[in-house]
Amino acid sequence: MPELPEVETVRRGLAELLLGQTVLAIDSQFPKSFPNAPQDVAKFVIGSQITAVRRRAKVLLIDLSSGYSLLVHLKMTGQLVYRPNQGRGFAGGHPNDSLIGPLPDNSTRVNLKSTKGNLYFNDQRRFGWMRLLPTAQATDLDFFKKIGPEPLAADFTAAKFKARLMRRPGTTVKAALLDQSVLAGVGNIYADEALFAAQIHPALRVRDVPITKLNKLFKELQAVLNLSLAKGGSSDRNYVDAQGRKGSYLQFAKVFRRQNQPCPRCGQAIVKLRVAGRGTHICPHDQKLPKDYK
DNA sequence: CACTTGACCTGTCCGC
DNA sequence: TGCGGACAGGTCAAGT
Repeated sequence: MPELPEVETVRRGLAELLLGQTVLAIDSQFPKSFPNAPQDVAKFVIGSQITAVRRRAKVLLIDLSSGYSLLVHLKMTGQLVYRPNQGRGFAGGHPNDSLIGPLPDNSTRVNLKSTKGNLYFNDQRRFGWMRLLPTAQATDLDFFKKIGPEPLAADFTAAKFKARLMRRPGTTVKAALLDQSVLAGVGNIYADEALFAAQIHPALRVRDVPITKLNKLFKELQAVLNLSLAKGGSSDRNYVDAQGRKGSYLQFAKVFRRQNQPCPRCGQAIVKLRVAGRGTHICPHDQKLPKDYK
């Protein structure tokens, strides 16, 4: 599931691969994946140069010299994979790490042809989307208006983190971490990992988490996000980077998808439960709720 | 209003 | 082997 580290990894790859290229064609047969594809495309996409690749929350923005941007949300199974012309099939020399074969395949929703290759937007479950918007209006999307701060921004402090979480005092700390209006970019994997590292039970309400624990959670959240960035993200099932390579963070995950395995801290078996409607992984010894907690 | 749950999709896995 | 159903989770709409 693309969360902040995965989307940022894709962004870095695309920036390296696409910047300065000219778009030759863009094609999509999937109105749901690319709702406003039809007529604007020729005018504002074809013939324009790719001038920047940005990220806000879990959304990628591909800026074009026409003054328009392509926005992409990968949701759960989206991929943005670039293939150079006449390579040996895989860019970057890591064919053994690639999750995916020849493209386009049956999950390809949009194909953007550029001077030196093709960018494929694949999305098995079709939850993701691509949109064309004027660059100046891109961040006016309702989606962006309510999104919280970037957790790895230089000016994002422990004090701000606590203040953001405290916007939702009565909800569970896990639900607050997942709430994109509280904080941008955190999804199920890093919420579980950060809560484990800070030794906080995910079903504890925000107002019941001690301040010292919130401070620790801030540090640990940044730590797991940074570690994942260093490992190229988490490839649970579908996720690959801009060159089709898997990320290796899950090898380093302590609890996510590790139910029945020993806790690396205390040895007790990791348990999977349901919190905030999501599969949730904890160490039952290190992450406890008070007795009779409701 | 604050918060939780269900819908959107489709591939995969599990049990019969 | 085949089949039905549960499951995966980011976000928004609908429900409590």
